[in-house]
Amino acid sequence: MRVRGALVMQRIRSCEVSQQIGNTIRVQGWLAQIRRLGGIAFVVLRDGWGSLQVTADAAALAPIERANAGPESVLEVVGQVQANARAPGGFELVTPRIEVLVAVTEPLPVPLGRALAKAKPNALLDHAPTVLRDPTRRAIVQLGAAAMAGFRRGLVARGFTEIQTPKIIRAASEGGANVFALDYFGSPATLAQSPQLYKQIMVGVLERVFEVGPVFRAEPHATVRHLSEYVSLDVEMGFIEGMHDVIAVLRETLVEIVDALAERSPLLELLGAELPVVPARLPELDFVAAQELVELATGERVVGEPDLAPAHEAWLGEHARREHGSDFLVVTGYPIAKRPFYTHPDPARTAHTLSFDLLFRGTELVTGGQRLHRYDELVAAMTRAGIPAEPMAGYLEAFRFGMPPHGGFAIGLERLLARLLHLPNVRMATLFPRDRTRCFP
RNA sequence: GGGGUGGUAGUUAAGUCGGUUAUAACGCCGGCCUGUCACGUCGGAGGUCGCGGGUUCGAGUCCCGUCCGCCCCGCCA
Repeated sequence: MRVRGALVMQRIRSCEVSQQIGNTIRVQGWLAQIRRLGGIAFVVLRDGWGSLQVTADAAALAPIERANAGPESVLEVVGQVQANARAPGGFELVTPRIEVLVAVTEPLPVPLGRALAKAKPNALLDHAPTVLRDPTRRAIVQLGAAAMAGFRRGLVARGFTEIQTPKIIRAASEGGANVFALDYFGSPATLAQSPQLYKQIMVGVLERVFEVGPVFRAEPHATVRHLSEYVSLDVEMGFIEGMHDVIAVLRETLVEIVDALAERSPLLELLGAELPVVPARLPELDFVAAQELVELATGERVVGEPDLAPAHEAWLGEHARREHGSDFLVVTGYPIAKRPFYTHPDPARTAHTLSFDLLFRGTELVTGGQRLHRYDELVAAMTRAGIPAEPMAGYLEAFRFGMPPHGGFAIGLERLLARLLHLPNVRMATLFPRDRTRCFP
C-alpha cells in the first residue's frame, strides 16, 4: 500500500474505520468542525455513514488554512488509525495528511449542530439542502428508510407482491375535488390521491399486493400533520374472512416496522425516540363507543358527529395508553357517510362500515377496512355517491369479472416518523416537504 | 375557506411609558490554549427592525394599508 504512486489507496468509510486499527487509511468527507486547543486540534470529518475524529497539529492543518476552508469543505485525509480511549468511539486518525478537495469559504445559512434544534421550521426547510447534512436531520431520513424496509420485508414474507401504480390518472381515486389537475397532452388528468383503485384491481391479479409511493392531496389544509405530497404505505389483500384479517396483517406489519427500526438504535438514541411496543392484540374501540367515552370525559357533545376531531383522537390516544398500555388504538365502524364509496357497510348496522382507523399516540396514522367486492353493490354505491361510471370503467372491469372479498390499509410514513420521533411537525419527517405555500427547494 | 398569532444580525431571541450609538447567545473572522467531543478564553466584523404610508421634535415601539410565514379548525394519512 502506497500513499503516492500508481496504487491508489482504497477509500475507507467512517463506519469501517474501527476495523482498521493500526493501518494507514484514506478517508473522504465533509469538514464538520475543528476544535482547536492550541498545539492540538480535533477535526471532525463527516461522511455518508457517520463521522470520524482526526487529531492534527498546526502543520497538518496548514492546507485548510491555506485554502481558507470552512465548515462543509470537502476533504481527503490519509492517516493512521489509532485506538485511544479519549477519542469518541475509542479510535481516531493520527498523523494526518489533509487535502482540501473543495474549499467552502462562506458560512452556512443555518449553522449545523446544536443551533439547529432552536431554528424555526421555515429556516430549516428553506435551507434543507444543507440542513439535511446535520446528523439529527439525516437520522430521520435513515429511520424512514428503515421503516420502509421493515414494511417491505414483512409483507414479502407473507406472500405480498410489491407493485407500482400510476400517479397520473384520469379521475379522482377517492372522490372529492381536492386533486391536483394537470394537462396531459391536451387532456385533463390528475395526480393520484391514493393507489386505492389500482391496488384493488391488482388483488384480482395477485391477491396480495403492496405499494410504497407518493400520493398527492390538494386540500388547502395547513396543519402540522398534513402534506400535499406524502409517502403512502399501501396494502391490499384478497380472500379475507372479514375486517379483522386486515387488522391482523396491519399488526404484524407494525411489528416488522418496529423491528426494523430497532436495528438502528444509535439513530433512535440520537433523536431520543422511544419505540412503541406493538401489543399481541391491538386494542379496539367501536366508533360510537369511542365517542361516548370522549363525551363522558370531556363533557362535549360528540355522539352523533360523523367523525372524530383531532383533539378527540388525541384524548383517545391517552386513553389507550392509560387503559391498555398501548401507543396504538384501533377505532372500528366509522359511519358510512364519512367513508369512500368502496367501503363495505357493516351488514349488522348499515349506517356504519367495516372500516377502521389506527391511532398512533393520538394521531390518525392508518385507515383501512373491508371493501365492496360484488359488482352490483359497488355500482350502486358509486351511484349513491354521485360518481360517474364512465371514467371508472377500468376499475369496474375487475369487479365484473370476479373479485374476492378483500380489504387493506394505508400507513402515512411521515406521520409514523413524526409521532415516533416526537417531531413537532410532519414536515420535519420529509426531505423536501410540499404544502400549500411551499413547493421548494 | 374561517379563527388566532408572528416578522429585529447568517440562526434563535430581548428590546419597558415613543427618547442618545438597537442588545444577547450561537454561528463567522482574529489572538491565546496539547485530549477536545456543546472545548475554554480575549477581541472583532456583521442590521433597509418584512414593505409602504401616516401621527410626532423624535417610531423597532403608536395608527392605517400591504406582503410573507406559523398555529388551530374544516378535511385527511
